[in-house]
Order: sequence, then structure tokens, then C-alpha cells
Amino acid sequence: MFALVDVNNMYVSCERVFRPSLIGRPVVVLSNNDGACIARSNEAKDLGVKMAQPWFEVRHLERSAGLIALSANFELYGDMSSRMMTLAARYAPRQEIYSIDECFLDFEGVRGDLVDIGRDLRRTVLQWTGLPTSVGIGPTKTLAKLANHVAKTADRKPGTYPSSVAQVCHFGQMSRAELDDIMRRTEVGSVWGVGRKTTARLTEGGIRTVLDLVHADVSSLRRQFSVVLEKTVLELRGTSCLDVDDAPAPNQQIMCSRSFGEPATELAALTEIVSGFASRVAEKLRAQQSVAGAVRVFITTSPFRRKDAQHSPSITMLVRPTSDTRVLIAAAVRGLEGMYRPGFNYVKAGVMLVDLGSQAQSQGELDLFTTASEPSVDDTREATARLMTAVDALNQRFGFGAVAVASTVQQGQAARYASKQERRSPRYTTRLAEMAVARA
DNA sequence: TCTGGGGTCCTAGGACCC
DNA sequence: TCTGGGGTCCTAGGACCC
Repeated sequence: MFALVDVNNMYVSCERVFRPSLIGRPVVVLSNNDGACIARSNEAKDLGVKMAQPWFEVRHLERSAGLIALSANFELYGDMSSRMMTLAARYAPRQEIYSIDECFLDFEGVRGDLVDIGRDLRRTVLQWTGLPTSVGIGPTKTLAKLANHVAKTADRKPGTYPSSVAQVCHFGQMSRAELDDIMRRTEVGSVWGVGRKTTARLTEGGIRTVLDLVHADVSSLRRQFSVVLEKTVLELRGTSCLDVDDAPAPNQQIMCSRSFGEPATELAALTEIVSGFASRVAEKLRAQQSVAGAVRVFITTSPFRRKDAQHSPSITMLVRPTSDTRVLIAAAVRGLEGMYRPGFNYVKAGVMLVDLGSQAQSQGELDLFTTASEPSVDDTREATARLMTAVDALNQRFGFGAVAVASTVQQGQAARYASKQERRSPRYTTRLAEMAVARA
């Protein structure tokens, strides 16, 4: 049996832990640049705020309905997440951390009533971290996901499902008839792996509910869609195709991209921005002990600014596999210089590291352009590694940017283009100076 | 005025090989 | 007029996830 544990409205719930006055009120958390709603409390959902909806479209609800908007505080959410994950991990021999707010548990070998275990997990996480969770249990990961959806919906919208499955829902304990009933009440788009496009095509073919999908012909689905959907259907029927992955491979690409606080037109400003993004991805790269063989850079104008001329170039720069911030910045900037054109309002940029390999493997390899007879090769490599380790340690301790390559700050303009975060809450759990203070 | 950021996997099609 | 066939590798693009 598998469980899927997830935090209800994660970002909003994290904010509420430290500001209980937000409880019961409509709250949204905004994306970088305070652009769009990326998390909504149940009250905000009831007001009709949609996922990823632009803030300016719902802003009027601030006055008319008391909607509260906060800037995303990822440092806080990341820390709360790791506390929650640590607690959840105690309940099963294997855990897969699937996203910032969800994990799968594999109950193989676990004895006892899984519903009781699920309820205990919920209680403990709530008491120790303040975060409300839902738990779905089923014989496959896809069914556990679906059970989680049912647990959450039953809690939020009474009457949709039997009240007994609210908060913790265990499909493995149900009769076929009970399960069919739930699947009949659930839209096919709620299934993990069935997105907007697939939903539209399935509906067109008369497949509207989860039960319809379970009864559909797999081989024709495979032909019309893909093996992905075929697996999904098999999983819904109880045949496990996906295992809990408790030792995920390192990422195959690492990206940093962001929209600017205001459009940038000058190469100098873009150079500074892109250099900053390159430092960030380089740090992430070293954190997973990888090296990159290529750097992809893009800049883009805004398709929403209809009257602006559009230009959205991208380029991939090859490098000798490295994790050296200086090399990666240099490659990114060279790429930028090659594709930049004056006269455009660029609103967003990004740097992506691809062609990743393991650091250990790349060590000792010489590239075509270096000969083994050069005495300095190993010394240089060693010196670079030590320098980067020192930079990472300093930035870890004093905050990202404490030590930086000069090109990231040369113009001193980065702040001007930085994303707006006008409503960010304190980083209560990760910065001493921002800790919550209790007053008598 | 204002429209997220970070990932994965699959597939189709082209280049290239013998 | 007739214009191989089977294989691999790579890339771009699409769909999905949170």
C-alpha cells in the first residue's frame, strides 16, 4: 500500500502558522514579482480566485471581500517543508519527497490499521509544525493520489463524498461498489497525469468520470494518446506500474529564470541580471555535485505588451564540463552578447544548465585542448574546487550574494530590476533577525 | 500599468550510419 | 518508369506535474 501525504494549501498554511489572524480569511500567495496567485486559501478559492490568475485581475477583492495577498517567501516554505517531511518519514520505511508539499510513503511491511496510522500522522504533523495535511492511501501511487484528492475534497466540500473519507481516505479498505461510487462522482481531470488537453480529448470521446476511464479500452487509449495514459489506467485498476523512488537521481537540468521588476533594454543591465542567474544555477549545480557541459541562456520580451516589438532569442553555449561559477558566467554572458539586440523591452531572462554529469566522473578527464604535460592542470582544478567551496560556505552562512563575481554587481543596478516582493512575510525559521517574538 | 518558476517524460522527425 | 531498409542518436516541442 502507498500513501500520499500533502499539505493543504501549503504556502498559505505556512503563513498562517506565524500569523494566526489569517486563519479563516481569504488569502493568496503571489508569484515572484507579485504577478500571479500561486496559492489560495479555501476562502480565496470560494471567492473565485483561480490558480495562476494575475493579481491585477483579482486585486479589487482586497477592498470588496477582504482578500489578503502576500509575496512568496520560499525560504520559509522550504524550511517548513523539510520539518513536515522529516515527521512523515517516521511512518513508513520508504519515502519519496515528490514536491515541496507532498510525499509518497511505501507501507510495505508496515503492520496495523493504515487509517489509524494516517490519522496519527496528520495529528502529529499538525501539532509539531502547525500544517494541516490530507492523507490518501491506495494500492498504487495513482490511486493514493486520487484518494488524497477525495480526502481533501470530502473535507472541504461536505456532501461530495461520504464524510468518513474526509482528511484520511483509504481505498484499500473499500468494497468495489464503494470505490466505483467514488470514481463515478469524480471527474477524469482529477486523475494524476490527466491534464487539460487530455481531459478535453477524453471528454469528447465520452470519457467524463474516473470510472469511465477505468472501463475504457487500454490499447486504443495507448494508440490515441500514449503509454503514459495507459499506465495511468492500469494504476487506476490496481496494477502498480510506478514505484516509490526514495533515492531520486540528480536533476538533469538546472534553471534560474525570473521576470524583472521593470523592463530592461540595456545590455549592461541584462549582463548583470544574467550573471546573477548563472551564479545561482552554478551554486545549485555544486550542491548536487554535478558539472555542466552546456549553458542555455534566454531573454524575452513580453507577449502581453501587444504594442512592443517582440524578440525572444535563446542560445546554447558549450563548455568544458565544469561547476566553476566564473566559467559558467562567462559562457552565459558571451551567449547573451551574441543575441542581444538594442531597442527591445526585455522583461524576463533565464539561465539553464544542461548536459549534466557527475563531478566525480569528470575529475581526471582531460579535454582535447589540454595536454597532460601541462603541469598546472590538476593544481588549477584543485584551486578552483577550493575557491568554489569557500564561496558556497560564505554564501550559505551570510546569505546568497555575500560573495559574488564582479560582473553580477558591476553596474550596481540589479536591485532596480529585482522582482517586486512588496508583501513578503519575515523568514521566521531561517533568519535570526526575523524570528517571531512573543510579547507578554 | 500589472500575467510564475522549476522540473520530468514521451514522441516525432531529421541526420547520419552501414 | 523505377528511387532500400533498418538502426541509432539528437533535438524540439508538447503534455504533464506542483
